[in-house]
Amino acid sequence: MPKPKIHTMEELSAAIGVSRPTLSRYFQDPTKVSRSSVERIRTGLDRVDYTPNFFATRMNRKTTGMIGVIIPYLNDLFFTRLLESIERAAMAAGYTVISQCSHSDPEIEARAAETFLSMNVDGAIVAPLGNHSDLHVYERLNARMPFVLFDSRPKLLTGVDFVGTDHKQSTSMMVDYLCRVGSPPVFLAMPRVNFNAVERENAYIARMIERDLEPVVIGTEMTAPGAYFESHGLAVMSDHFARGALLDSTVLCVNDRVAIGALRAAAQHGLEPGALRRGGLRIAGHDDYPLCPFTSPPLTTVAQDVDAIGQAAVDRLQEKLRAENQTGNQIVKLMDGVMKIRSSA
Amino acid sequence: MPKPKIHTMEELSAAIGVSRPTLSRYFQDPTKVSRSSVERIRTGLDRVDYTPNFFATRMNRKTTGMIGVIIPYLNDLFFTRLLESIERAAMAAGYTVISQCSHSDPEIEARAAETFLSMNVDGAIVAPLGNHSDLHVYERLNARMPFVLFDSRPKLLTGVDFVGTDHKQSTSMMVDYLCRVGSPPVFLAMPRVNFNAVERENAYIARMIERDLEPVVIGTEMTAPGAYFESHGLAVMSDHFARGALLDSTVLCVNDRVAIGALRAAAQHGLEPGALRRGGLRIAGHDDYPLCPFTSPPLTTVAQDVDAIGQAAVDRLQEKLRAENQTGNQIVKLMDGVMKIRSSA
DNA sequence: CCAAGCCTTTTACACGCGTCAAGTCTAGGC
DNA sequence: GCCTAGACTTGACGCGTGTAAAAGGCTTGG
Repeated sequence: MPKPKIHTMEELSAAIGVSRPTLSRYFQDPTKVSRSSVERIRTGLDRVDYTPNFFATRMNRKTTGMIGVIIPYLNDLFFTRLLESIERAAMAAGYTVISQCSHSDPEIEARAAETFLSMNVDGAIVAPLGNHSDLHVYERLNARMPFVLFDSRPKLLTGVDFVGTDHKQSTSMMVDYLCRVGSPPVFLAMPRVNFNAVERENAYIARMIERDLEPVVIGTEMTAPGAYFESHGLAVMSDHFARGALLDSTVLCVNDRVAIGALRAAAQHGLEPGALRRGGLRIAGHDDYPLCPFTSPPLTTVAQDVDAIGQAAVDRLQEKLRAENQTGNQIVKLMDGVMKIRSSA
Repeated sequence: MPKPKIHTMEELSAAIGVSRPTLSRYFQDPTKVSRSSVERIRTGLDRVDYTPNFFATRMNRKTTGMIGVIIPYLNDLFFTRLLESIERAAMAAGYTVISQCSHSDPEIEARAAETFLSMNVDGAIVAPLGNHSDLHVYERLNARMPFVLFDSRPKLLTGVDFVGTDHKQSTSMMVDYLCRVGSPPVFLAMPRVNFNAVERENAYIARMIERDLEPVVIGTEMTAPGAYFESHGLAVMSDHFARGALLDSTVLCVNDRVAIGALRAAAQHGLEPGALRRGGLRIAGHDDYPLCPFTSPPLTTVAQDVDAIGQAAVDRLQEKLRAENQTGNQIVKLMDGVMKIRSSA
């Protein structure tokens, strides 16, 4: 009952009576082979068990049809959403995506990059680790293949394409909203190892100054080695609440995960963010983490356009693939955030 | 300044004056080459930019050093934690892992399996999709290479190795705990498309009967097409609470994501699960989703031993790789769950 | 100085398929 | 019936590396 296994195209050609080069052309593009041959090959393939060798097929082609993606964490729904959107866009464009996670480790990130190089992927899309990233790795990839950074970008890196969110816009929008509806926000930040976190912090400060308000930033110190974002938010806010500080303030968190920790701290201290319409404690986040609608209270935040970012990254890669030799200028594409007003602020 | 690029081993051997076969052996295992040659190759490699071709190196080896992993969702922290633990275990064992996500689509899952076959991966570890999975895909992989299912297993599939949690144990333990500390639990289930969900539901029913209690299962009907787990939990419990039902009951949820939805429903109705020590509404979950400590109130749940599962899956794969020809018996490895008592129940 | 032994190099073939050039076959038009 | 174009086949080479066999160089011991 099991179909006979065939290992090489040579055997296949003997088995179904079509020449090997014709088979080769068929597998690459069936339309390049005559109708009658297509039929014969189709029915032949139904009768046997053959899978073209992945390595042999890619070795001699100029294009491998693969793109490599690196994300820094796997335990963060925001990055997995980004990865998902990239995978969808790439799949739709006919690519095979090889995804790797750097697990917060520059060495693993570098290894993943080397893997991409040795596999001759057609292009790479990577989200940097943060301050610990080895910029040399990005430069190396950028020099060798179409390359796009997404999500965040190292300050010191120049000439590399980038797709992400306009944090100046998104953060300003949130600051404006919070000021309009209540007291000016304090900014609950993070240790400055994350580029986006710094960008948002700076955007907050700039916007506050523009509005003639005094920016207040808390939580930049490390609360615990390797602490999750949530525990950082929880630790910082618990600390303040316990001292009777910020009890009726507006807290803009650097991201939703930190905000979830802040919400927990509030609940622990019997506070209900957003309960009073225009006063009392309010907490807001950034990113629109998938769980935001289900927190207590649901978290007001600003959504990043994840799908647009993924699509744009893949689009840009294809653009560079087609242009190949032309030294196109660096392109930086920033998407606008969108307010998601729920009840926490 | 940039090092000269070298594309083939041939060029490399000419550039540093060592024969190509010696280089080949060096890259596979430096100890198989004499001290002096190692030195020469090392210093030579420092002066040039060479990366062995991934495809060419794998084509002729009996073993590719790669293992394939498939998970059904990327937007679920539980699966990403499992993937992470598998990646760590595999990396430690010297493998390159190729991970694919089936995005809830049997076709994508099948395509990923074909990719693994064409890449001659040394083994595959996959978490099934659920009722929609094409069992034929698993049988095909199982026949061709060391293969292990993890997380959940199709009822109808036999003879395939499995590593996961003992849901009978974990669910019974939770039922016992809930009964000991308060009223017997109702079970908030899911549409029966997920094997683990069904296993837990059955384990709940069995345990309740063993205790001479009447099992009550709710939420098996689909609440909305493609609804997230959280919205399912929210919809089902909101519905009950709005009717004044289950207001002071104990609710054991099929998993934490559903429980998070249930918590939200409770909050919407002004209910505070676990507030009364031995009475009133209580909500518990399953899995120990990473956010459980940060929900309001923190969710009582039973943790799966994610690290042990990942390690066991990789171990089993290596075992089968070594045994190769021996037709080892099927192995099913079930890990115990661990109670995580927080304040929601 | 010669023989034994390890390490290396040389030489050769293999892997599975892409690709090209030249030859063969078929169908269509005259 | 012949001619031409198109589709196919045959044959050959190449990709970058693994791998095995044979031959060469070096050290070591006598």
